[in-house]
Amino acid sequence: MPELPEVESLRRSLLDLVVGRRVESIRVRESRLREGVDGRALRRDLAGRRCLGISRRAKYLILEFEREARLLVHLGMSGRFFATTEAEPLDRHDHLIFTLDHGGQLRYRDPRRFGLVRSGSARSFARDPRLTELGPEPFDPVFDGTHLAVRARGRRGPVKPFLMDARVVVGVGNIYASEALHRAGIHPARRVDRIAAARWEGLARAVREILAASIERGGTTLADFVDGRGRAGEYATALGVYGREGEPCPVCGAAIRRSVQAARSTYHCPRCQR
DNA sequence: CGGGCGGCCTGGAGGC
DNA sequence: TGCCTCCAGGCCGCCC
Repeated sequence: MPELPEVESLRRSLLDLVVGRRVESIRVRESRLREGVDGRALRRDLAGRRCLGISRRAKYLILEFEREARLLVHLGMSGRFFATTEAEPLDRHDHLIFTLDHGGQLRYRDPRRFGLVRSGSARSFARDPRLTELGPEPFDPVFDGTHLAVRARGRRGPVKPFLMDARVVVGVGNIYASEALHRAGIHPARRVDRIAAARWEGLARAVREILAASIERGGTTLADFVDGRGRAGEYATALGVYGREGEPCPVCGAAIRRSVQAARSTYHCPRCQR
């Protein structure tokens, strides 16, 4: 579900709700996520500590606590991480409940359990390959056309999976890969070794513009995504091609096509993207 | 090493 | 109403 714009929207929405609050207790109702949740470690690392800030790396949310404690949260496909109160009835997929001071709660809800929640120290996170073996953030100045061209060297596969490779650039998932390629006018199946050098800059710019536009609208909600206040994102109505098979391209009017690449749905305009 | 694919899970949608 | 199949925004590991 969540790509960079959704996680960033979640991060921003949680700032007012969580920063400055103290974790009083942690309840693990279901530990079987993508990897097992270690409730004892969560309590050891976080109980009694105040949240000082929230950052994001790729599609990971990182809550920062007193004494260099960290909480890593990944939403997988169907995860939600939201603030509420104990008055809110428990959902069967409310797997983790963080009770905050003043009686509030943070809940992690995830029907498909593809997500990840774990705690650790800032030091351990600095050594975690999940966080260190990642390409640049799309809004980092090092992410530009030259970066894409360099990373494409020696590769021959189609550009869409290339764009979704977190070692190339982080945060671009299945929706925004289709959207960025549409904006850049590049066919998703085009091999990276057949993309003219001059076009990489436009693709880097398209990635940044698409992601920024989505963040501005609070991300894309197709089914599950909500922010920390339970609010859906509004970018779905602005999507140009994703999920719009047969509909007219917003640029030229040609019928949008759906195909399958690396077992994922891909959408493109046959006229704008060659 | 790159890239394709299945698997991890549940639930919603659509066909019959 | 029910049963079946297909599909889903991520990621990992296996395979060639």
